[in-house]
Amino acid sequence: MSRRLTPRGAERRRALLDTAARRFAADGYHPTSVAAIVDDLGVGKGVFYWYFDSKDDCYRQILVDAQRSLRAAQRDAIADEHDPARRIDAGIRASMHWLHDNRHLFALLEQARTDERFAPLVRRGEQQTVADALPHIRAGIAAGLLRREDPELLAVAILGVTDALARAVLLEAGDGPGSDDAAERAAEAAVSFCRRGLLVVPGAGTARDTA
Amino acid sequence: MSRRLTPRGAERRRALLDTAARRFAADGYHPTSVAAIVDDLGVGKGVFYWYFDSKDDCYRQILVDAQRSLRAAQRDAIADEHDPARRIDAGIRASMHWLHDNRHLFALLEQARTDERFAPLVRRGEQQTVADALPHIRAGIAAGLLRREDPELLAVAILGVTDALARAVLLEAGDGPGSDDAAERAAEAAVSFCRRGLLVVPGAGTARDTA
Amino acid sequence: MSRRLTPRGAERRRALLDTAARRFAADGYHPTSVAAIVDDLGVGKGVFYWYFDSKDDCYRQILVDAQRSLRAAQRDAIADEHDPARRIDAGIRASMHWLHDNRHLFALLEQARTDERFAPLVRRGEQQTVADALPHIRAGIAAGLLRREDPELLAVAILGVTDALARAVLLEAGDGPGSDDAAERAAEAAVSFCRRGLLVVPGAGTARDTA
Amino acid sequence: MSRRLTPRGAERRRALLDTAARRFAADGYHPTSVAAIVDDLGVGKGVFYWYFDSKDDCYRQILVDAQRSLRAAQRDAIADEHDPARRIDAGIRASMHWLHDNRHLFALLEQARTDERFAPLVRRGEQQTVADALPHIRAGIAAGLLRREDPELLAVAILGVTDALARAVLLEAGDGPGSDDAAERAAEAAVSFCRRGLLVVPGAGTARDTA
DNA sequence: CATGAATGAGGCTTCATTCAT
DNA sequence: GATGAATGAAGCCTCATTCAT
Repeated sequence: MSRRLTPRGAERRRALLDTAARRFAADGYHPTSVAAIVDDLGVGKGVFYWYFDSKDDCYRQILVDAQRSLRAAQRDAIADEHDPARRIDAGIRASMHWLHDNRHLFALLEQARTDERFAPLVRRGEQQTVADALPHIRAGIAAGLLRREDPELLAVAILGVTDALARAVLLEAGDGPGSDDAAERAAEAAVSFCRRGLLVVPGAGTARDTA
Repeated sequence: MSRRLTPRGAERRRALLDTAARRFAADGYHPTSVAAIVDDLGVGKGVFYWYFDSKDDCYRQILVDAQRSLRAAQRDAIADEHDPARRIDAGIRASMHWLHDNRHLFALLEQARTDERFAPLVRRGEQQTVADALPHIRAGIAAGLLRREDPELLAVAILGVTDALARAVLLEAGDGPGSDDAAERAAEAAVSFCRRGLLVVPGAGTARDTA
Repeated sequence: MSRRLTPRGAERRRALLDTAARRFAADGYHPTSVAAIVDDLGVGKGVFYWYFDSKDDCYRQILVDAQRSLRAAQRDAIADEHDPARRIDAGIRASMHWLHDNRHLFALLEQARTDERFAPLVRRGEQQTVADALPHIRAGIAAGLLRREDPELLAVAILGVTDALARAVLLEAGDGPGSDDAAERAAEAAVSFCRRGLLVVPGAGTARDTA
Repeated sequence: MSRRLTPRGAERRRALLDTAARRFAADGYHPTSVAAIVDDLGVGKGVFYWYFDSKDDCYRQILVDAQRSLRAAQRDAIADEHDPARRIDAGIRASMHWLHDNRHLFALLEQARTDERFAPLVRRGEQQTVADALPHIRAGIAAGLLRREDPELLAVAILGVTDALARAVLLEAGDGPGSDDAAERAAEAAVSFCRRGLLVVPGAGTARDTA
């Protein structure tokens, strides 16, 4: 598409993307009909196809926008940190808060990752995130702060911890009050686990942190 | 259903489940038509509805069977270990190998978890796994081997690391030769990360492990 | 498609082709909806797609069948003639009668020829007819019976006369009684025009014909 | 419509008719969307509906204009001829050249003739052409120059030959260089066939012509 | 037990036409 | 005069499910 849009048009498009994202997140790609989306918005069916080439196209736009937004949040979060380990901590916390604030997009991304059709797109975004983290991990290793392991696998593991805790705490717990606290708890658990793992290290005490 | 089946019938049912599982894993629930499944097997459509109440029912059977199988593999793996930390290691390694040997079921589970319809079923299985791990984690903490954190969150984090590395190494890498090695590497990375996390712990040297 | 069909299935398919052909001929390809075709036959919409891949596929089958039938009629008609000129006459007469007996298919072919989508298919059939006629025209020229002109252009001209008269007499006149006579008259006019053209040939008298 | 148009408006209208005619000719009536036409011209959709009542109306205007133009070409061509047979020759040649110069309109007319919706309009034009030719044919017969046959059928046959050869040579051959020659050859073949038909007339030699 | 034919609701998409700006 | 956004009917096609044979 990439039609030239008037301000009113741009607003319409945004509203469509948002409505669609929520529906897709709640019901999945296939069970969400274009009719349902436009009905939610109270507009005619043609509107949808004025702004998007297809249902598939709309879904992809949402994914791309979501990933751009998440990455921006991560970038902003680590801008002020210079210590490699703290940068990673900040990235984890920022991710967790973004996932909390945009729970429906989180669900959407998880969903899209398991769909052959959209997996490449999501994968691209994740590889980007991994790539963003690599320099800091490498720097940490070089500085003797982080364990000498395959940096790529470390990055993947960090993402895995973050996602799993986000899923457990944010998606499966519902949206009741106190969910902000939950996000905070999930962030701290992720940071803690990623830093020190499971084991008590003899001689290391329980010093809050060393980085 | 749970019809009484002749031996030949039981075989048919198994073949259907297997064919369906592969199709579902490859294409997703909605894009896989019942027609495609029975065509793959070269039988009529009636057969499918003889053994299953519906497409939905078939999908659920696959999920339940897969989870039962994974859990059995985990149980077998830790049967011989008595040290809590080693039990966890063994569970991680067993999971990784099962996920490798049953890649299509792994994909299927990941997929089902993001589908509102089947998520409760998958969640039930995961909570079971978490519950299975809890006593060992609690024992480890009590014995002063594991860090004193919320055991449930620790369990979730372990699963997250395992899944993320499995996904990165098993699903996204393709099935070429040497994928066994890949599984092995993924298992070791998961174990290592879960034990010690990212940080170099001063005073702990690089001792292989302490557990 | 080319599905294996039971006798009942084959009959269904034939009924669909016939119903569709009449609708297509009357209303054109685009204005004829699949819904209209199946409604005419009183069956469900799915039936259509059980027998055909698409509306387009169905249309093509009709065209191919029609052309096969017309060509067979032409072949049968000239089988008994050995004189080249008489063979051409017989072909013209047979064509005219087929076009009369299958007026709806005639209309369909004329229509398809003007549709970029189907023109190649129709063209192929016409070129076949031209190719069928060429040997007889060449033989006639070699025997000194026919004028020495480009045989291909002669064949095209013959088809043109036949079609134009068929259209004028068969399609545009309606189907009232006496339309058999009309076909006969059209056939004679076509034969006569193709043999001798417009001009009175001095010295040739008005001898009925010479071939 | 028949709105009073400013000069600029008249130009716009002409441009629309021309763009539309080419699109309609290339793709057919139904597959050509109003959107495609106005996009080709780089104007908004409103423009189209300012100049035409509907897509149908636009198509008809094109047909009427085309037929008016063809008829004018024929009229001009025979204005200088007084011999009936030569008049017919001239008409055939003029038609062939017009069809060549306006190939897209030729295709359009052929197409419209097979569409129930527009056939009456096209038929009206053809009957006009037949009517135009009739007096000359009658005069030729009366003068003993043309064979004594139903003049109307003769006229139809002449049109049929012209159209068939035009189609074979102009439309199906593509627009490469040398297509002017092709038109010339087609015209000569049509004239020749219409004059003398297929048969060698004994005693008539191969005299270039007799009319 | 098995098959293949049938059903019909429902999904995605197109498009002629209208109209506020 | 012109534009682009909007409408909604209508079209093609898919597919889970049923059932006569």
